[in-house]
Amino acid sequence: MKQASDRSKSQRSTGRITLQDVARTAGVSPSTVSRALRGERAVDPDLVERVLLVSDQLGYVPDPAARALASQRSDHVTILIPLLSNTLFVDLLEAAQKTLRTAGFQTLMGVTHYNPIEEELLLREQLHHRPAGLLITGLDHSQATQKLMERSKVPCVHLMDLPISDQGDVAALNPISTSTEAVPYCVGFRQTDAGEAMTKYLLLKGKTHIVFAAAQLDPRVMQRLWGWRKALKQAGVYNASLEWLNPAPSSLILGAQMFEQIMKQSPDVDAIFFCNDDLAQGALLAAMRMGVSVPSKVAIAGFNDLTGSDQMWPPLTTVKTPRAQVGESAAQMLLQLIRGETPEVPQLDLGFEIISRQSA
Amino acid sequence: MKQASDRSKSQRSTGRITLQDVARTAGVSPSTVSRALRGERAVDPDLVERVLLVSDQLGYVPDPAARALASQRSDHVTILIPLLSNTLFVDLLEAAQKTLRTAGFQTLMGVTHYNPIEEELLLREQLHHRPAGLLITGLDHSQATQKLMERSKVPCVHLMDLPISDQGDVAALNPISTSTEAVPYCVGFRQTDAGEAMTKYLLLKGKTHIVFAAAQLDPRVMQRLWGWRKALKQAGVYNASLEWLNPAPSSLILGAQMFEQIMKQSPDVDAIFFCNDDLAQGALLAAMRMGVSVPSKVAIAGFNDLTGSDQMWPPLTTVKTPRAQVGESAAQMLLQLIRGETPEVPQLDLGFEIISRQSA
DNA sequence: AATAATTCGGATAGCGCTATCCTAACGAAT
DNA sequence: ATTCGTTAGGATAGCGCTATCCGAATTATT
Repeated sequence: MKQASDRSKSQRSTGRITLQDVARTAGVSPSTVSRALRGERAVDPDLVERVLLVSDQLGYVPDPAARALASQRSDHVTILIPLLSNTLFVDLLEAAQKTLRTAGFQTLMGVTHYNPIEEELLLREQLHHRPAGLLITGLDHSQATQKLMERSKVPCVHLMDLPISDQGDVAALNPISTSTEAVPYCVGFRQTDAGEAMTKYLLLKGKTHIVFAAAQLDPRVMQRLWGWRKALKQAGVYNASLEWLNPAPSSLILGAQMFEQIMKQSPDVDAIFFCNDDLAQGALLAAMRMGVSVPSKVAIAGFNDLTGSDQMWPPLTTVKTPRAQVGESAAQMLLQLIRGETPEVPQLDLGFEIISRQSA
Repeated sequence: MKQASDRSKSQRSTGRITLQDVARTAGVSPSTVSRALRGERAVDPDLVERVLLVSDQLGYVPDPAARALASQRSDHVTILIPLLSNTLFVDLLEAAQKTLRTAGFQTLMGVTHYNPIEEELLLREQLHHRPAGLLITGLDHSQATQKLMERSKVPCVHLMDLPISDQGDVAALNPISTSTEAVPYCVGFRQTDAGEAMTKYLLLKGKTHIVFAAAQLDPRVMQRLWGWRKALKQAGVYNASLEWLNPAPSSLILGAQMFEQIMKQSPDVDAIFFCNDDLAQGALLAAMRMGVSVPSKVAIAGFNDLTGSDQMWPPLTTVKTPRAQVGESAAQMLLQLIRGETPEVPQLDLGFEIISRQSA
């Protein structure tokens, strides 16, 4: 009799070991187990220890679904990146995921393909899952996307970009309208400054006909373009025909093609600054095939310091960007926001570094 | 009065629009809404339409957590891959994710770093979330991992590998003990055959001193090694000193280093078959720096046909592997298993292709 | 000493959905 | 006409947890 009723009470239809089971065998209430396991409120240390011991013995594992339903929040963090074919974003993803996993969060990845519609769709889908937080690439989002983010109240950190700081010449060049609402949290570096710095480096090397060759033309690429323009104008050698902008996705092949075209149409060019290393690598390989000597005939510079850039011949001069650190720091900042804390630095600038190699 | 009671009934503390709300305004029971929305059982088409209309008007979105709790299954699929730094796995991931998303599933990624302990840990973590399915790279897993998979009863498809087919010489060489239990579901190609095919291709080109240069040494690399051995032995030119095996992770730099060492220690080698394209690419770049002419002095072949292999100079001869198709087909097979169907081909061989370029 | 304030454990009502059981209605079969 | 099976909708009990409210015990305050 007694046994039967005991069994019926302890035996869930699913056979899962529940918090109730732990509570019963530990001789405490479910509330206490819940609190002990989560470190919530104050619980007698002895009780905590007992609960921990029992739940370990029983092999208890909290059910995320039940927890999410009861608490109205999940242990999911969504990360939205443009592409998986650019190792830049893979590095970002991996670093963020590692940090988040350590903190007990699940990372859900969405790939937007630089498409605002896809971005909005992915965000909408993800918000239905009530993510605990959101990591999103860039500061440029459609009105609808921004509204979704704001209304959802989900903590959000933007990656790889920072709001324009000075309202001067650069802002005038900037057609992007960042949210006029609250200052967004973001971790990245000043793309414009990086573009400017590399251009100045090339100018310092005595180059005067410096092409800016870009693909994809996403907002961060455009910022590098403005930096390049700024440096050239300052040096008095700006010329609109030096801009080679191609909206196609960045790739080795495209870099090779662009290099060929540039050399054909503008033989007097003495340096090419590619907006991404894969383009620059493609150009280096094309130069080799074509017998164009780098850097004596034309210098080549890239951006991001991707895998292989140091292995090229000649090794590629480029801008090293802190993508892994961006992923980690952004995740860390997001964790703070999730915990309800306020990050001391809402806009974290991790800087960049000019890597001087033989190609320029 | 009536209003007040109505409001209290319709107003959940969370403010969320629930299935109940839809049921009430559509004038049907919650059961009917649930069934109509999921296409479960037979429901009057008119009612289905009404429910769909109402839920659309109210902007109803099912709560995944509640659904998971009630139904004891989630819309998560876990995919476990060794690395994110090898584009091979990124391609796999992207293809699988795309297919799964289309079917309404969330993809959760885990990176094992080729570490059985990490793999087991990740699997354990993921199983707590009651995933609807599991995609896992390779057929080689620790005892504990296999037990976990079996006991969890979660549908599982293995990627990039197939069980050894013939019990002859290859099986004798094979130290891996694949599960003796039920035949696993898997999508991939015969790594051994691919290794053999490329070796035979090199033999056909008149090469006699063919090195097999490998890194990482994961099970699939080892299978390629067996294929290479088989071909060389058959041709009577096998020599253990032609095996260059390095357990370090595969990379461009390592490929360059291995190439230098091989050329220094064995100047009579006339071909090198690298187990992965990144090694081969690194070797090509090293050859260029060293002034070693490829393929006249030494032929170079790779594996996987990764990005850039066609852009190298000389372009890299390699084995093209159907990784995107593997990802997609595996996801499709998993979806079948999740639906309770039985795939007609439990082991799907998607083949491979020798890509003949100038490097060999 | 009496009262107020605080601390910490327990009881319990949901969170939003699905699965199960039940019932009414209808047609087919005897 | 009676019985039986079948179909399609409704009622409701959980799924496993957290949040909230309560109350007893302890400590602080006057």
